[in-house]
Amino acid sequence: MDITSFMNREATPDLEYLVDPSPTEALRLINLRKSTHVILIYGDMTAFYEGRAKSQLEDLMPRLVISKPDGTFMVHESNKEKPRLWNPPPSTLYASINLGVLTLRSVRASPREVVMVEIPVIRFVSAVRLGITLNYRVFGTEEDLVNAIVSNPSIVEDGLQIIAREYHTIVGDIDLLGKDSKGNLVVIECKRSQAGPEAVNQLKRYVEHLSQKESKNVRGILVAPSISSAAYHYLRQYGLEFRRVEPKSLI
Amino acid sequence: MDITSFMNREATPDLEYLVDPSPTEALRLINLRKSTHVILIYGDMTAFYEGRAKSQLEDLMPRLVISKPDGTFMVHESNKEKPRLWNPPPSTLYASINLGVLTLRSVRASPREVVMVEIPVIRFVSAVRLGITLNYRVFGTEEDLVNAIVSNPSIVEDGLQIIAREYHTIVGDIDLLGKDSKGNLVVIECKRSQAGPEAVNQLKRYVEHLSQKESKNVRGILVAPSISSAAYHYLRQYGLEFRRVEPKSLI
DNA sequence: CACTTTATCTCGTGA
DNA sequence: TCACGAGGTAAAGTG
Repeated sequence: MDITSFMNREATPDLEYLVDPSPTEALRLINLRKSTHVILIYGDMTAFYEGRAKSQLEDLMPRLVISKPDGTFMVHESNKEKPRLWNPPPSTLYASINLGVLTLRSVRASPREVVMVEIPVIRFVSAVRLGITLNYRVFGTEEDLVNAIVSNPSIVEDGLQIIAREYHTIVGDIDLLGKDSKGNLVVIECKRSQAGPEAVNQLKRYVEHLSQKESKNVRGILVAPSISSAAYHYLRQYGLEFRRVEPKSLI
Repeated sequence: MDITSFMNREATPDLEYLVDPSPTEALRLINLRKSTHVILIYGDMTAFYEGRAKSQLEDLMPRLVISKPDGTFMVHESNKEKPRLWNPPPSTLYASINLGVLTLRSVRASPREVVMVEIPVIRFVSAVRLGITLNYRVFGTEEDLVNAIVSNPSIVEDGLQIIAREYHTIVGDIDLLGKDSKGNLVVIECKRSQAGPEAVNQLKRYVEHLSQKESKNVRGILVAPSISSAAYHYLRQYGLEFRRVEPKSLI
């Protein structure tokens, strides 16, 4: 086996790796770098999870472990975007050697959850330093849609005036509250992608609450790029309205 | 740079890697193995996504690319469980060299989405063969809870009879439909973790729909390990009921 | 395909 | 900390 790193005395290296290391060598690199680097481990392993639910990967099989300095811990297999087992951040990684086998224990405090991995065959271990993008931004979110309507309410309807945004009620927060040209209160619920029954239900809940509280008629408008046909029936049954808006057209 | 693999003529190797490769060398390994192996790429890169939404990682920074044979494509940073950018399977990976820079393009067909990554500094590339667990099972899911109630309805209430499971309605699918000892229809909605207002709303929707359709009184019971106080108020306000059940106690 | 719901959802935000 | 809702949700199941 061959240890390779690009060390100078000044700085910790960005990249270190071990090929077919002994458990001891692997353990040393993991413990040395787990709090600053992303650790990658490739080998034959079994794994086990217990916490909010419970699951077991008892077949010894080549898998990939990824540990991040924030406590993210993942066991990936050959398919799927999601790891097969994981602990979300913040969790704590404990590495040890049990009966000669490299053993990883990721512990999440609350809720208490544990992922345990045993790696009898270690093919590869690496520690790499990764960056974090600041001011990360996604365009075309629901918030962008709400903003666009605030700055131009006629997207929804001519004569509409926006009264409030994120209007808090006992039954939830209303995306936008407005008044139409005839003076009716209008509840607006926005969705960035196709609306389903839950979205209609949400709108209905707000409208019912407000019309009861204000004891007058309240309109409800669902704003989304599309709506499922069942949801549309449901919406019309309760006298609610749908307004088609593409969030991407507003970017 | 140093190419290392454990090749014999018989079989493709489970592990290959390149340290500080040229773009050409990296490209070769990627194209050779992308359909069978998980590809790991560590280097300084920028990335870009456009599809359902849009986002850009324009700062050149060390990141980790993971590509799986099923088309999963992820760009990971130093924190978070979720990749910063990704394409879910099935997507297609195209690798090329543009103006001397290794460029990856992951394309998802429907909805049309593209992730593009440019890697001017390639520190490390690896291809590893991973397994897939068959008969994978999680214990303590909502389905387990529903099953437990089907085989022993008294968990919810003495004298309860289960009539149907996954009962389809226009407003959605009802987890369990039952009849109580007095002959009333009972809608049961199960949650494996704490119930919030949305769960109550869901139950209310089913109960309203059924009581309208059957034109008689219908009870609604929310079964969950706990319920938020706001949700409980809301539940009681509509005459619905809550039954505390720990899904883990049923494993 | 489209539709619906679950999830060890994760993640951000605001009380 | 907890509660709540969005998410490029992903993944699974059904018609």
